[in-house]
Amino acid sequence: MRDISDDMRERLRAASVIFAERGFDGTTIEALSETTEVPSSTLYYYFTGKEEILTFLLGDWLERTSAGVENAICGEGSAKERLAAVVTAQLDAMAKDPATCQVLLAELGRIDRLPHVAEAVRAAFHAPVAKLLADGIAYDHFRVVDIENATSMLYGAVIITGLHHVISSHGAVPAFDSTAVADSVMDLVLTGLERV
Amino acid sequence: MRDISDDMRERLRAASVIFAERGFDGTTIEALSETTEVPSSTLYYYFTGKEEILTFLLGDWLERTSAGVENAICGEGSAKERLAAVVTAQLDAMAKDPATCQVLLAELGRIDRLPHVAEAVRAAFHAPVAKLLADGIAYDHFRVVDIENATSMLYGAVIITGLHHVISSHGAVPAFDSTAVADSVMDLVLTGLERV
DNA sequence: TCATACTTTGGAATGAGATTACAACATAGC
DNA sequence: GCTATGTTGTAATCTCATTCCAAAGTATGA
Repeated sequence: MRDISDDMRERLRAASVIFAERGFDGTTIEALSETTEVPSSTLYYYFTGKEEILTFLLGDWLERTSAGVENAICGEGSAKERLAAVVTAQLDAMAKDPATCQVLLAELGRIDRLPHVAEAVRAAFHAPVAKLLADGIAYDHFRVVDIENATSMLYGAVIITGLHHVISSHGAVPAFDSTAVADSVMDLVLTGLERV
Repeated sequence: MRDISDDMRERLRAASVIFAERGFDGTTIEALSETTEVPSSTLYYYFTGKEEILTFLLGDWLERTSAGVENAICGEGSAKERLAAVVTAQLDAMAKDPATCQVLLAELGRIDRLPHVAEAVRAAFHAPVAKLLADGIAYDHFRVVDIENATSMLYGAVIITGLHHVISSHGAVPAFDSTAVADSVMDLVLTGLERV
């Protein structure tokens, strides 16, 4: 993949919407070319193929997401407060770029086969949660739970809830109120369903 | 789609494994034909195409899953106990047929475009959870939470945790101990992270 | 200003694979 | 045996993705 100019990066954003609407293999290079107003020969000049375009879009989004999450994880506050900040940052990234995050989740299987993207997902979604759970347990703010399972659960809860709101929003941007959803998620995660 | 004999149904199961390994569009009809030992012309006699084969496999699995879940939801016990039974049934279905459930989650985007499958997923995974949450709140066994979000969260927690174990198990059947994972999931969902 | 290197783009060629068409053969039930 | 239905091989089509190539454009430094 060659260096992508800012102009090109800008035009390519529209490609996420097409991928989200039609799925990866329902999307032809021709459709991407028309939507982005970049001729298909030019697309092939920059990218080795359709999959690399997808990789670029997801990588770009995940990089921005990671930046927000890093920021949240490094902040002040208890593990609990930082976990809330991380979840908010993740949901905020989803709300702000619903098309790309929808593609990411629609193509989970393919992503497993794209090591660069898989690693970026881990860095933006898994790792921060695992770290904060471990911190919270170590400092006695959280109960002792199975970190492996709890990490998967929290990851799943966040992305599926975000996806639900993305799909319900029919393309609005931002797709939902990330703070409100994050509050709802953290409420259940911290306190649980059961009455005390 | 024509009626599928039991013999054919049996052979087709192997197709899930190929779909899981290679993804939907990485899988050629030829590969399915070799794996299932059903000639490709015969596959086209029964199905309109590759996507209908996928629909059949997922529908078959979801039907079995729904049966188990229905059973759990109708049983004795409080909303809490029945919720645990539902989660166990869902995870058990995943553990017993890891390939099919992996395909389901790998192709989430495509499934959105297959109304029959989307509806079956709702029936097997969403609806039972939503109902039990509502019941539990109505009978004062659960705190009052936003049911829409809580349903998505629990659904996400279950499928992503199940998927994690499926992938970690590298094809073993059953892929994991569904009761143990369900206990872990229910512990967090009921009690939350926070120390009391 | 020119030469060189890189960028952009159109259009034709190639090739893989999905799907269809069709014909031959098998088999079950009547 | 007769007919409808199931089974399968082969050839023909069609839709893309991808590759090739050549003609312009453009920036840049000598």
